[in-house]
Amino acid sequence: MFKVGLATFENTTKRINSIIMGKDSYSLHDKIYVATDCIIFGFDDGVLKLLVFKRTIEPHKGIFSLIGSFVKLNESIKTAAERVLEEITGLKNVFMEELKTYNAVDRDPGYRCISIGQYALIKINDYDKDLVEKHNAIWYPFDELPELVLDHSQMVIDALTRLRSKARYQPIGFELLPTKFTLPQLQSLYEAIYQKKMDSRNFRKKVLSFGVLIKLEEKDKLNSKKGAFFYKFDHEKYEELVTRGINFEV
Amino acid sequence: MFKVGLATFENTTKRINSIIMGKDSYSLHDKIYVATDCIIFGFDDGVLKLLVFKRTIEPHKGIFSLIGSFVKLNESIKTAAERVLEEITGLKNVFMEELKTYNAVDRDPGYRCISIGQYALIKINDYDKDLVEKHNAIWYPFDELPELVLDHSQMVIDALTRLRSKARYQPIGFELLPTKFTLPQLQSLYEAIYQKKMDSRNFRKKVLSFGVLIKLEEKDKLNSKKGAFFYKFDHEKYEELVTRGINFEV
DNA sequence: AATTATTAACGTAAAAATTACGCTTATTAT
DNA sequence: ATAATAAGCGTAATTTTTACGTTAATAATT
Repeated sequence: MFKVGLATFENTTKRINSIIMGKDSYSLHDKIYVATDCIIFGFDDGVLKLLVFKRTIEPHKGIFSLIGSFVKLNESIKTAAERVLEEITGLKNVFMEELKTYNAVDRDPGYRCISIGQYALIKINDYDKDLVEKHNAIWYPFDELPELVLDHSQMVIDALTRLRSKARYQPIGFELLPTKFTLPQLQSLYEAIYQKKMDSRNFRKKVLSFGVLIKLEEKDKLNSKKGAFFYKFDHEKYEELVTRGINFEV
Repeated sequence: MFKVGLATFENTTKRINSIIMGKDSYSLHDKIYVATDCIIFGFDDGVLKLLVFKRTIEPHKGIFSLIGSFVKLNESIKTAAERVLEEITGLKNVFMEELKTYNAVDRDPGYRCISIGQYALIKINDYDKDLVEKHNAIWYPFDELPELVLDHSQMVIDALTRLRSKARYQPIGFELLPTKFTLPQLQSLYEAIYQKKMDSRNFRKKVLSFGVLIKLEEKDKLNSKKGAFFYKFDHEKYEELVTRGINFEV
């Protein structure tokens, strides 16, 4: 791989900085800060929720905000997001995907800062409740969300749009459910995501036709008299079908 | 909107920098540079092409690369991309959309730099040929692309994947064609994007069923004996249908 | 001047997928 | 015992997609 010597590096850096600032000298504040913010989805008993937290320090003290962090020099953006996510929920290995960058010149007053939004889907019963509480984080139902700081409300809107289009052709819904779930639960998740009622008979037919669900012996007796069979997601089968190019449109 | 005073700003900056670097003092090179690279698509007589250029300065002199730039402090990422795009093709108001960020810690040797990939679709006969030539830029057919610098080859792969999934449900194909185009031309574009032959009768039926094409009097006599009618895209009708929530899956 | 080759354009039947809706079943509460 | 409730299975009607036959317009060829 190409490697620049120190002298060349000095020159290159100067040239880059002159491009960025339109001049050769620059002050310490002449830089673009890089941050990431996490849009964390959870699904709780038929309701789609979002994890937000109340800021305890300036700027924007007391206002609700997404969970985020500046990106360190020696970590990737995803690593930064995983770091804060673990810090606040205790969770590792969570489904997370880049949404888009938020980079309007004046999005953050005071200094130039871009943020890369990342949305995460978590199984809402797995997180560490003490940690969440300690960080002033709260699960809010989607339709009761408070106003968020800066452009964070827009991030949430964009993330929901993405979740909707993504859930259409990839079974990422399972990331939001417990490992064992029932078909009525799965349907209520899709109904929450798309904000519309679906026909249970057609939903069941469609979902089972993909062949990525394994029916378990056990039944969930908490939510109905008859009880609904638990299913689990067949990750192997899913990977196999994806490589074969199957369409999972729900 | 919240506004920090100067003193607070100093403190905030210090705190941010200590997060980023894990220390309070930092050298001039302790920053993440923000760049953008453009994946520029064109469609030329049945062949999907990409605009790349041969670097004339270090680093990576002589190697092919996408067209890109560092993002200036007072411009958005999109503005930066539009700036280089105009510089090299002379074109303004081009269809361009964020792809994703490329941010591996070691993606660029020498300094930490993230790049936001943006893909652009241009009508290949509109660009300024002298400008392109002056910048050592060349249109390459997709299947003859040379190896590109850094992670630029990956950007191209990702952009093509995005173009494919996007063209499925949004008529962005029109961005790659001249204002007046024939149905066989449109079909050959889709065949180039998806790398597969389609049935002309079904393609025609499907595309016309959306009701966003206006048939013109004029015929294109260059490509066939019979000649094919020109069509143009009905932007108004399209917007109307989008707001009504119509699905444009091709 | 008639014939051939080429590709645009139109149409229709078969197959597949989606939608709408009826009915039975298991279980708890009354 | 019976009623109430939601799960689970099935089937007909409708819509969409796919496959493919045919005609039409024109330039090149004989």
